[in-house]
Amino acid sequence: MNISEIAKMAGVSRAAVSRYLNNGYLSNEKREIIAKVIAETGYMPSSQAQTLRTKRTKIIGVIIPKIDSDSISQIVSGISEVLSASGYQMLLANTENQPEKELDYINTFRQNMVDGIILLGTSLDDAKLKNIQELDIPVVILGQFVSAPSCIYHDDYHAAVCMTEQLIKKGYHNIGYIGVSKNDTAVGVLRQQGFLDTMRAHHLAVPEDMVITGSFYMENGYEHAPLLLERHPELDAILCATDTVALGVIKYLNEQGILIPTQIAVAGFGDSRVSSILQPSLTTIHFYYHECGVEGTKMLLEKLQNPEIPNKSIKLGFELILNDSI
Amino acid sequence: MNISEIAKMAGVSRAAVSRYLNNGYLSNEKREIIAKVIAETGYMPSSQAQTLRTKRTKIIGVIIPKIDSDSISQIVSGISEVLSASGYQMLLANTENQPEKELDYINTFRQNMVDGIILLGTSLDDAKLKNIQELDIPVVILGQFVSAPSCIYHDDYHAAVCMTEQLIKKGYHNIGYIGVSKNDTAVGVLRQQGFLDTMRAHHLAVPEDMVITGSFYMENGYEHAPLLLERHPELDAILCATDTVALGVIKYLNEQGILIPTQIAVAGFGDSRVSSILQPSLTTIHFYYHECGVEGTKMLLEKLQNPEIPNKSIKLGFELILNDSI
DNA sequence: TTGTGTTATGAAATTGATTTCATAAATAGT
DNA sequence: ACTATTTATGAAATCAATTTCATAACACAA
Repeated sequence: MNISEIAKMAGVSRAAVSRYLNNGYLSNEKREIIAKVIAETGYMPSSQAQTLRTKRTKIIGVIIPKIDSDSISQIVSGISEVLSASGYQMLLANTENQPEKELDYINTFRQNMVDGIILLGTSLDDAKLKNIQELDIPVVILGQFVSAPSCIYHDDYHAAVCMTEQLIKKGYHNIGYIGVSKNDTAVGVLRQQGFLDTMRAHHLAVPEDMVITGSFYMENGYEHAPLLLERHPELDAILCATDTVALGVIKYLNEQGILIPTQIAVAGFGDSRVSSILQPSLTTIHFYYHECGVEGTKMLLEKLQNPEIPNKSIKLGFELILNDSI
Repeated sequence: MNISEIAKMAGVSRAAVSRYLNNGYLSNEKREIIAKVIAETGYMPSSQAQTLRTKRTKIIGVIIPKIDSDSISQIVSGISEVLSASGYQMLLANTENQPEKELDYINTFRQNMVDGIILLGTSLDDAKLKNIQELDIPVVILGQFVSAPSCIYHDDYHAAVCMTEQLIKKGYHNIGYIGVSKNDTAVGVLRQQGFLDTMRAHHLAVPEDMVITGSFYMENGYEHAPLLLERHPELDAILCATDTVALGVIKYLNEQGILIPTQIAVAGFGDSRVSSILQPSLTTIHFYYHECGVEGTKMLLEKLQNPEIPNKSIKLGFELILNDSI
C-alpha cells in the first residue's frame, strides 16, 4: 500500500494525496475522498520515504551508560515523557558503562538516523567533545557541565559541601569517603572535591587513604567499607558518592552488626527510591533527575525548531534529605 | 555527501560503490580506491535510502509500561545487550502505565519504522492480540503467556504457590494479600491465584476482605497495609504481588514500629536489588528478568532471520530467596 | 473582450541508496 | 582458433514519499 495506489483509488494524483497528508492546498471535495480511501485501506505513509525527502526522522537518539539505575531511569522517564508528547520517538543506546562506546553510537546515529542526540555524559574528554561539536545535528548533554553544546547538570559540588557540613554539624569528624571514577567530572570529581574542601575549611584532616575510589556499583561500597574501617578504626562516618555505593556500605555494616548511625554514620547522593525505606533511612541528596530529562529534552526540541538558538547551560539545584543514617 | 559523489570521486559507478558497501562483486583495484575516497570523506550511507530499498531498518521497537522499575529495566538491559551485539538499534516506547497506548505505539512502529517488536505485556485483551497478529512484522511478548505470537514468561503461579507454602511452613496461617490489577494476567491474576489455591489446599481461610488490589506503586502497599491490619487484627503475614508493593508495606510497618517478622511477616516477588539490604532483608522470589530480555530478543532475531519459524513460548523458572522478613 | 489574479491540480524531478540486466573483458575448454 | 564460461562493470529501474513548476479553470476588474 503506497501513495500511488491510494492516488489511483481516489482518482487523484500522488501530489494530491501528499497534500492531504501534509495539510496542503486541496479542495474539500478531494480531501474527503482521499480521507475515505485512507480510512478504508488503513494506509500509513512510509516514514523512510518521507525522511528521504524531508531529512527529518522525528527520532531522538539517547545515549546512557546503563539502564538499570535509579537515577538514569528517572532521567530517561522524563525524556520519554516530553518526546512522546511532541510526537518524537526515542532511540535508546546503552553503553553498558563503556564510555568509548559513546562515540560509536554517536556515529551510528549520525548516519541520518536521528534529528538530535541527548547524551547522559559520563567521561567527556576534549576529543569526544570536539567530535560532538562537529556533528550537524543538535546535541544536549545531561548530568555534566560542558561549555560546548548545551547542557543541564546538577550542582554536585555544593551538594557535597552541604552534606559534609551537615555531617560535621552532627559531630562526625572522622569521615571516610568512597567515590567513583574521576573520569566522571560531576559524580567522580566534584562531589569528592566538595567533601574535601569542606573538611579542609573546618580544619579536619582527611588522610589520603581515607578516600577510596571504585565503581558505580554496590560492590564498591560493600568491598571498600571494611577496608576503610580496617585502615581507620577511629572512623565515625562514611560518605558515598552515590546511594548505590552507600547501599553496599550499609549491607556490609548490617552483616557485621555495626550500628548505623551510632557506630558509623552513612550518607549518599541521589535520593534513590529506597532511601526512605531503609532502616535506618538513608540521609541523602535529592537531585532533580526527572526534571533534568524533561528540561533537557525541551531544550533539544527548541534547538530543533530554531537551530540558531545559542548554547545554554542550566544548573539544577538539590535538596538535603535528612534521614536517620547520620 | 552521497553515493553519487563518492562514485564520481572514485571514478566508478554508483553500483560499484554500493557493491563495496555490501561486499558485492568487485575487483580489488576498485575496492581500494573506493575505500580511500570513503576514508577521506568520512562518507556514511543514508540509512533511510537503504531502508527504502531493502525494507530493513535494523531497528527493533520495544514497548514497556514504565522505565523506572527494577524488573523492567533489567529486562530492557538484556534486550539492549543482545540487540547491540547484533547491530540492531532499540526504539523504546514508554506507555507510562496506560495500556491503551500500547496499540498507538504498535501502529506508529508499523509505519515501516521497525523490523520487529518486543512488547512487555501488561493487559493483553483479545482485541489487542488480534491486532498484533495482523502485523506483518514479528512480535515477541515478554512477561505474559499468550498462545498467539511467541512469548517468554515467568512461572508466576508456581512462584506464588512456593512462597505461600513457605509462609505456611513457617507457621503463618493468617496471611493477607495485596495484589495488583487483574488486567495483568501474570502479576495480577496468577500470583494471587497461586496464593489462594495454596491456602485452600492447606484448609486455611482467606476471607474476601483479606485480599486487596491496588496499583504497581509503593503507595499500594503503604496505604493498604493499615487497612488490612485494621480489618484483621489477627493477621500475621502480608504477601505482596511485587517487591515494590512490599516496600510500601515495610515502610508503613517501620513507621508504626511494628516488628517484622515477629509481629507481621512480609514477602514479595521480584528480587529487587534492595531486598537483601533491607533490615530485615525481604523474602522474595527471584525471576530471571535479564534472561527474559536476552532470550526474548534472540527469539525475535531468529524470527527475523527465518519468518517461517513457528511460534514458541518459553516458561522461565524462579528461585525462592529466603531472607529474614518471614 | 481582454488582462490579471486566485485557486486547484497533476506531471515530473528529487531524495540516496540497491539491484537487475545487459554487456564487455578475461579466462578456460575443446 | 572458436566457443563457453566466468568475472567485472555501469546504465537504468526501483523504493515511496515531497515539492517545484506549469497550467487549467474560474472570478473579477477595466
